[in-house]
Amino acid sequence: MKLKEFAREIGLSPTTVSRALSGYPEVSAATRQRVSAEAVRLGYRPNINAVRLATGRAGAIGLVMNQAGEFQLTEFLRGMTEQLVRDEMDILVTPVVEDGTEAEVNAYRRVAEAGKVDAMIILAPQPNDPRIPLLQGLGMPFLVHGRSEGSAPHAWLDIDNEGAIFRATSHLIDLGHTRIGMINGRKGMTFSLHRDIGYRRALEERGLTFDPRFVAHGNFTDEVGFTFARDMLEQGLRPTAFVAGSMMTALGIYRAARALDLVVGRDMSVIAHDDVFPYLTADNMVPSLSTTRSSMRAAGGRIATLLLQIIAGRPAEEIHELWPVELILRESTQPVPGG
Amino acid sequence: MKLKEFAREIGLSPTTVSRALSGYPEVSAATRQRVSAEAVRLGYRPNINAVRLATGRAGAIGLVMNQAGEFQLTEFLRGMTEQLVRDEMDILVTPVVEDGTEAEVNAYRRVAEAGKVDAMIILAPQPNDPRIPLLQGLGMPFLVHGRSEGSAPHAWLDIDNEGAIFRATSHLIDLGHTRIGMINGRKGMTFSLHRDIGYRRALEERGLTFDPRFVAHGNFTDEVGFTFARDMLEQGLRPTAFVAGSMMTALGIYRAARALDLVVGRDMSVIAHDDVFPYLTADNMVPSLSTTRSSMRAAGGRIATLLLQIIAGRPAEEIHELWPVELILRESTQPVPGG
DNA sequence: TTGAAAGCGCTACCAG
DNA sequence: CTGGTAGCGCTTTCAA
Repeated sequence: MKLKEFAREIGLSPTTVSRALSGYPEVSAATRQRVSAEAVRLGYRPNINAVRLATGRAGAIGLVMNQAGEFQLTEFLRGMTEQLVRDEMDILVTPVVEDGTEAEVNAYRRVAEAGKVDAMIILAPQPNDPRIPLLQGLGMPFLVHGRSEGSAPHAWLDIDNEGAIFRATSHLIDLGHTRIGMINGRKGMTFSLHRDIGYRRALEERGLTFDPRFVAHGNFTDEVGFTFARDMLEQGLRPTAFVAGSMMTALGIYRAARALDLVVGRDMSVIAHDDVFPYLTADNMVPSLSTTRSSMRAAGGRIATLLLQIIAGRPAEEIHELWPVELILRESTQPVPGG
Repeated sequence: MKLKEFAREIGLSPTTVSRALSGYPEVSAATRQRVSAEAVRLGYRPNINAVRLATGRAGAIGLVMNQAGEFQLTEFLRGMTEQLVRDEMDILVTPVVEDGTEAEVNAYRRVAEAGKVDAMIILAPQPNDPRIPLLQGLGMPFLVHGRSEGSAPHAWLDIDNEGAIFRATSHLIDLGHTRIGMINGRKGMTFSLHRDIGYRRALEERGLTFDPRFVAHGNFTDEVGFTFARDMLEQGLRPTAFVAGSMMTALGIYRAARALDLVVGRDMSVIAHDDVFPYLTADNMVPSLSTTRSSMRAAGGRIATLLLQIIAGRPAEEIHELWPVELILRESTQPVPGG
């Protein structure tokens, strides 16, 4: 059913119907009520593409999925969609086809230039991230999940990675640990940098020396956690504790411990960052895993809301949200053995 | 830049430009070449919403995300987007807001009626799945990932769950196991039913009696794996082997074994279904995990391709793909202790 | 408060 | 092989 048809059916003009359905103030409440009811009864729904053409709005937010296909994405998407569904906003997922920064930038460019979206979200930013000037140049609104030092002012939402890892590391030091392994995320990413800073600051404040052999970078996979943890644990003076970048990393570290007949929570401690998943919970691990915790789903939801505000005209430069991170102590962090 | 403007700029009619860019045969090769080159040079791109309105195509495939937000979704999406990006097809993700079958059906209805998509994909079907008559009634093309017994003919792509679990179970029986725990997916889902059938058929063919205490159903989470495995292992005559519905389930089972001081690969065996993830690999588990393996990413890609064909006019009823599942034996399946 | 009609930018029919 | 032009279904002036 089309607008014209529907309008004729209920004895009104297309204009009035359109206004009633879009909630314009100049339509009388009675008319609005009646139109809404009739629309439901007769099953009338505006054609979304016609609306979009007429209004010039795309009605969607763009999300570019990188090659890695990281496991946190489902939770993030879930949070976004929950917010966006009310506003008839879609989320449009595009892949980066080849690997590398350039391919990624091109993917953003394609989406932005095709006019398929009203705003985009930049994931996993780096300092001076090239996607920021790109979208600013194209006049495409966006929000950065994370931060990008050295870039022009822009909207961002980030969690306090530095603070979280600072507290996690300090906690381990409080327990007497002095050799603390750090298995961080991909090198170059802002969140990895911030976590490294938090880690080093904790060491420095307590007079511990930084040992580069105890720091590693890589994807958030159990393999990375396993390999680096094992390598570090096989060194002469091995770490007695680990800070892990993700739940998957922690899984790998637990595995490395078992492979070397070490017991987590007795022979060594582990604390990891947890984005909160329905299918893998820190509480259930054995021993239960101490974590720095922050919900990906919540972040996705809030980002969607902010993006809607930016589209509606809120100045993007004023949007900076830094979310605190919970520190949840469980069984996996214990005093250093014999300490 | 708009079509009219661009056409004037290069001295052609909008008609010819449109045809050249869409690859219509009646345009001379020379003209086509020139138009494409000029479009790049001048940065002309058709407005996607105008194209969609004019053609009546939505240019997107709909995917409804259920409440659970299952972890396999990222891989599936990745596979889909990789295929769709070439054809300028988007994928539109919508959430189910509340829980329950009805809410889910309503989500499908909303997407289909709004005309936002050219086709939809039905995930996690059940027998007589209500989404199938719904979409058929609305004339919305779709493809089922999985199968739905009792429904009218429709397009589907499934993996051979029954065969996979039959072989997995038979393998365990070959190793001498007679008490085999089965921690399956959510009750009522077709894939769970098929796996149950494969499991029971293997037992029957080898003259083993089916014991309902050894079978459990639940979400694909480590918690479900842990809880059910522990419960079964604490029974008097406990299972000596497990068939697990997912990698997360297997994680939970491994954990349950450790909690009870049992060693997987010695005191008990485990085999799980693996959808193949970059971040958690069966090879890396300790002991390495035997699996029935089938790539979610590949399935997503193939489904996208098939959906494109259906949209292009291929009769949906003829599309039935049953994918074989690999059986990969690793260290976690061993002869029954003392067998 | 309601309505008529001119677009929104493109495609595709009908001519040439 | 190329071009003129009438829609696609809605929104939004402008007028009443």
